[in-house]
Amino acid sequence: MKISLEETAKELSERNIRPSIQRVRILAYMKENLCHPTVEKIYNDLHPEIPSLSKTTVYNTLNLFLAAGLVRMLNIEENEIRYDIVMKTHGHFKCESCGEIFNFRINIDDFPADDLNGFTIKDRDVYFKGVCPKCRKEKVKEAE
Amino acid sequence: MKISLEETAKELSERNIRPSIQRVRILAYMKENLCHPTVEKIYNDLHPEIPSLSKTTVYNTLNLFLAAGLVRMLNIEENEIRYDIVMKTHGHFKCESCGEIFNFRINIDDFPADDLNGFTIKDRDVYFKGVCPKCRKEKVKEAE
DNA sequence: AAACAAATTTGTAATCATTATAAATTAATA
DNA sequence: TATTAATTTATAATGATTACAAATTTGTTT
Ligand SMILES: [Mn+2]
Ligand SMILES: [Mn+2]
Ligand SMILES: [Zn+2]
Ligand SMILES: [Zn+2]
Repeated sequence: MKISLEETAKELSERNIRPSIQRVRILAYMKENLCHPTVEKIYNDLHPEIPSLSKTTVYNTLNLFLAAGLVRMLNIEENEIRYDIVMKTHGHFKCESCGEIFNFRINIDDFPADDLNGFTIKDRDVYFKGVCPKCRKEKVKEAE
Repeated sequence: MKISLEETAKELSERNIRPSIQRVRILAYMKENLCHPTVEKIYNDLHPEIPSLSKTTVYNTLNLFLAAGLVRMLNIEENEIRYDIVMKTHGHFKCESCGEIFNFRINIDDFPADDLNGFTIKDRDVYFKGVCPKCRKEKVKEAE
C-alpha cells in the first residue's frame, strides 16, 4: 500500500514533531511495511531512495516515535529490536524455523491478573514462539 | 532458602548433564534467587565463592540449561537477558521506575488465540510494563 | 597408577546492536 | 541577510554476547 507523504507529514505536525524528509519517509515506511522491521531493514530499504540517510537517524527517529507513542517496540528477538506501527493490543508469534513474526488477535486487556492489583499497567506484550503451519508442513515432508 | 548441592547435582545427572562444581552452583543459585538474575548478577554473586569462575562459563552454562529446559529466558529488558528457573507458565511485570520484575499468575494456556490454528506453540511469554505500587506511592509523595 | 582421550573451564579477542558525541547541514527567526 | 535552534550525519565508544584456542579437569584404558 502506498501511503501519502503529505498525510504523514501532517500527522507528525499534529504531534509537534517537525516533519523532516527522513521522519516522514520512515513513518510512511512503517505504515507500508507491517512486517515488524528492524532498524537495519528500515535503513537498507530507505537508503536507495534517500542516499544521505544515516543509520543513526533511523535509530533516533524510531526512539522519537517510540516516545511519542507512534510505534511500539518488540523485544521478541534476543539480539535486536523490532518496531510495529500497529498500536492496538495484539499478540506476536515468532516461527523458530523461518523467523517470520505473525500477528494474532488476543484480548489481553480483559485478562484477569489479580496479582497485579495496585499496579499501573502501561504496556502489555504477548510473545508466543513455535513453528508456523508452512514450516511444519515442510518438516513433515523432510521426515519422509 | 538454602538448596542442597547433592540434590542439585543429582538433578543434573538425571538429565545427562555432568554435574561440575560450576554447573551445580549456578543451578542451586537459580533456585535460591528467583529474582530473574542476569549473567552479570549471577557472576558477581558467585565469583567470591568460586574465585576461578569465568563469565564465559556462566554464559555457557545458562545456554546449556536453556537447551535442557531447566531455565527459561526473559526478554523483558531491551539490552540484556534475564533467566528464570520457574518453568510453570506465568507473567512478568517490569516496573519502569525501580526496574524490579514481578511474577503474576495468568492462565495463558487457556487463552483463545483462534488466529493461531495450525501453529505449534512451544513458548508463551507475557510481559507487562508500568509502575509498581511502591513506586506509585513514592511518586504521589513527590508531587506534594 | 600412568597414559591417553574427552569434556569442561577459562581468558582473550571478535562481533554486533545501540548509544554518545561533535561537526555539518538544514530550517526557523530576527 | 545574519543569527539561532533543530536535525542529520559520520565516527567513536559502549556493552552484552559469542568465538576461539589454550589450560584444566574428568573419565577411560592399559
Ligand atoms: Mn504486530
Ligand atoms: Mn518469573
Ligand atoms: Zn515458519
Ligand atoms: Zn517500582
